[in-house]
Amino acid sequence: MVSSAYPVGVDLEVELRTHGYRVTTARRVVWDVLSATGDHLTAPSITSRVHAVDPSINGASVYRALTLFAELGLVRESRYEDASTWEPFHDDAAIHLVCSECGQVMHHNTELVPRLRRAIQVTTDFAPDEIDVRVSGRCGHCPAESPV
Amino acid sequence: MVSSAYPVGVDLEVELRTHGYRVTTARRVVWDVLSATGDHLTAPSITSRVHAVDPSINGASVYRALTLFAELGLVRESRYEDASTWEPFHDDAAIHLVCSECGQVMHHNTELVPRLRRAIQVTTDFAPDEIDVRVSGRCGHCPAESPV
DNA sequence: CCGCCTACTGCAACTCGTTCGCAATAGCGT
DNA sequence: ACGCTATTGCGAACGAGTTGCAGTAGGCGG
Repeated sequence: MVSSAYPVGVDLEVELRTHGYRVTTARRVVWDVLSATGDHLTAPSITSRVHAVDPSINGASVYRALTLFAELGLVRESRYEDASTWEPFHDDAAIHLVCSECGQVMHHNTELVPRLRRAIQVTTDFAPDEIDVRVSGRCGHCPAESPV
Repeated sequence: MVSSAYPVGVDLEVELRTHGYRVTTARRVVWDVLSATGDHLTAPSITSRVHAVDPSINGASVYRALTLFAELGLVRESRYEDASTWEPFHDDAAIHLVCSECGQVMHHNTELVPRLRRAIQVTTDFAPDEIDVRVSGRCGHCPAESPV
């Protein structure tokens, strides 16, 4: 189920070479970091994880790699709270549940998203492309606030 | 229909005084700019519109006003493309249709949002608070791309 | 209507995420 | 192994947003 949402089989080398890009250490490490968590990561946190693996990789290169991956459709950038986050691409039937307590971002698949797409197509003159749903709230692991 | 989505009747002065804040020129101008468009505006563009009215108002004060309005629930901040935008508050049943051609942001009310909320409550252990739906695509006024 | 108190403002310096120009480096086809 | 050039590292620059502080102006009490 999780496996269906992520491009597990994506081979970075093939993807890069197919489009005429070189396979470099920086790109490989950034990709490893991203696919290791499969979660939402801010660019700065990606950079620090990359540095943990190879401190000689410059921050600018991390940004360049992320931008390239986004162009290739390998990752998706989304602007949340106070920084933009990056995650391996998944189709937009998966919505984001953002816990305002612990900050964790979970995915949830729902049939309502494709239904929403159809509803827009039918009832408006807007031609929908990407649908991004973010829900803030409290996840199951975070206790409810006790009433004061 | 549009009028129902916006807090048309909100009186800034009352709102401020009720909460013990002063009514100042800066706050009034920022509020005027916001309610004049009722649309998504980036902080820098709000600042420049404010300057068009009164150049003596400092950028920092615009930010402070926006932050205050957000605390009072008068405006909503959302992080889109490459900057955060501000708009008069409306309930989240209204979703955002963002045209990737002309950049215009439209609102659309759909019953599917409350339904999505219920679906999350029932099928997950996540307690939803705010739901933010953004749909990118092409609006009715922008021509379809001609096939090459 | 006046004057005081202090909540705001303007300013300028600062932080921090992100980008850019350029010379050095390292993929990779031959 | 060689050479071409896409990429990198570096450092400087940029722009959004924030902050500390001294001066200004709301608004309340007289």
